[in-house]
Amino acid sequence: MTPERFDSIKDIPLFAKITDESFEHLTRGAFVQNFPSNVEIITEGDTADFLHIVQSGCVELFSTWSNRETTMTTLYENSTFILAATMKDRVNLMSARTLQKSRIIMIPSENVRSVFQSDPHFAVAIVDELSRCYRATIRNMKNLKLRTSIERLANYLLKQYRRRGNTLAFRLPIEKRRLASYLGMTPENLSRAFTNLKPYGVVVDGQNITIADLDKLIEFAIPDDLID
Amino acid sequence: MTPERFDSIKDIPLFAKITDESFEHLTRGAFVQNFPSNVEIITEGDTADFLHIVQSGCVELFSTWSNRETTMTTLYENSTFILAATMKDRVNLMSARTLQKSRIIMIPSENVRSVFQSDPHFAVAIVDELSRCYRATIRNMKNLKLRTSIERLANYLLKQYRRRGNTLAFRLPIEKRRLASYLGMTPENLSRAFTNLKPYGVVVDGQNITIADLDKLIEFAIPDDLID
DNA sequence: CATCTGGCTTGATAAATATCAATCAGCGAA
DNA sequence: TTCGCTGATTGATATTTATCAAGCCAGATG
Repeated sequence: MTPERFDSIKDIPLFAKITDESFEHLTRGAFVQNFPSNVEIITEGDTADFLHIVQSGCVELFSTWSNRETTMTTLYENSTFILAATMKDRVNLMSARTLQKSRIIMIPSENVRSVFQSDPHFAVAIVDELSRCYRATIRNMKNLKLRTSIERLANYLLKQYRRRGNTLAFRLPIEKRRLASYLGMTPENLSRAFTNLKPYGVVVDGQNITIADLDKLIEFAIPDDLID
Repeated sequence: MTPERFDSIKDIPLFAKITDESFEHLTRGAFVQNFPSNVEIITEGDTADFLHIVQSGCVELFSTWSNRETTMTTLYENSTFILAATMKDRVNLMSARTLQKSRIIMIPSENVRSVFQSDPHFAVAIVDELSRCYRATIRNMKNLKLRTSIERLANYLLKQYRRRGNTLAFRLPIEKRRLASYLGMTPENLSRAFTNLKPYGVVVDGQNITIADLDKLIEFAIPDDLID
């Protein structure tokens, strides 16, 4: 008897191909928790006792040092986090907080490690997910080191456009101040960056963005398959 | 009969615990190649047909975009690279060039993937290595986003000090212009950053660095277990 | 309905970082 | 040895980005 409340995780590539036995083993001791918005659910430096999965809602991974804070990435439904720390049984390098009311599945790290050993399909999926996260981070770092803040914003907008199936008008998925932190700038400079993109056909109305001249924006942003 | 020329890779954690059979399988079709200094051995965008291992020498991973270039990391002997792209059978996100005369072992990606399936010990080692690389990249990104260039340099020097078993005088392992790129600044600003660290007891003579006042440097740099 | 609040924007200024130009130092080749 | 090259340094300047200080605005709250 598999607990149905975990069934949704089978939609996630990481768990798609595992056997019923592995699934049963994984979810033993696992639980689902509802969090309100703006709650810190993981603190960097703590040990990674659970692999986390965003079932619904939105979670921000962030880090702090010496009174400064930066957003590392933002996760939406069906994303996993803390996988690397889980596999190595190490402390988390990032903190996590909810940005909306969120449902989080938590699977004991020990279960993940032991099913990794017993189920080759799951092992492949783990490596796939780890590689994916690693490569996403490399892209992120290239973006940060090779582009100016305005270029990063331009490419961020183009990525949103693509992710929504080439929609020219969309809503920013997160607050601007968090987007600023993710893109490595201050909220003030994000405002000015938007102003700078006006000549390239970017129209901003609160959280609503319209790309009025796609070609012009692309010409400015120079998106790249190896970064974006 | 295992080809002895590959024996040294057994010193690398990734290959330490594998069976003779796996080893034989892995090294079938593998080869060792000697490169002079300053040769591009991998170009970003190319498919990852081989897992690479630095047997001796030094390799820089770098990326380019729109006529700009940045050093992502520098690898020394017994490091592997292109592991994530190898496992996912994807294109490389970074280029690689030798910084010294180097010996590189190249193992066909297909072999790596198939031994991953057949040898659970190797599978664990792969996940360990991937997690390690991923976490190192996260640390790198935190360093870049949370610290100023002078703070990054200060912490880089402290890391060198630690890596050499707490030696206060050492030689920079790479040219300053490459260090500058790795730390996300221009060579000119690296020079000025060194000057800025003089009051904290950092003495520079060409590639030779001496930390004359460790406590003062630590007080300025605020090294952090979750970054450095 | 008025008020309050937090996030956003804008302008002025400061700090950090890059660029450009010139010079210097070390090193290998002729 | 001298020449020529490359990388490092330094100064002057420009650009980028951050900080500080108002003010604005929409949504939540009483």
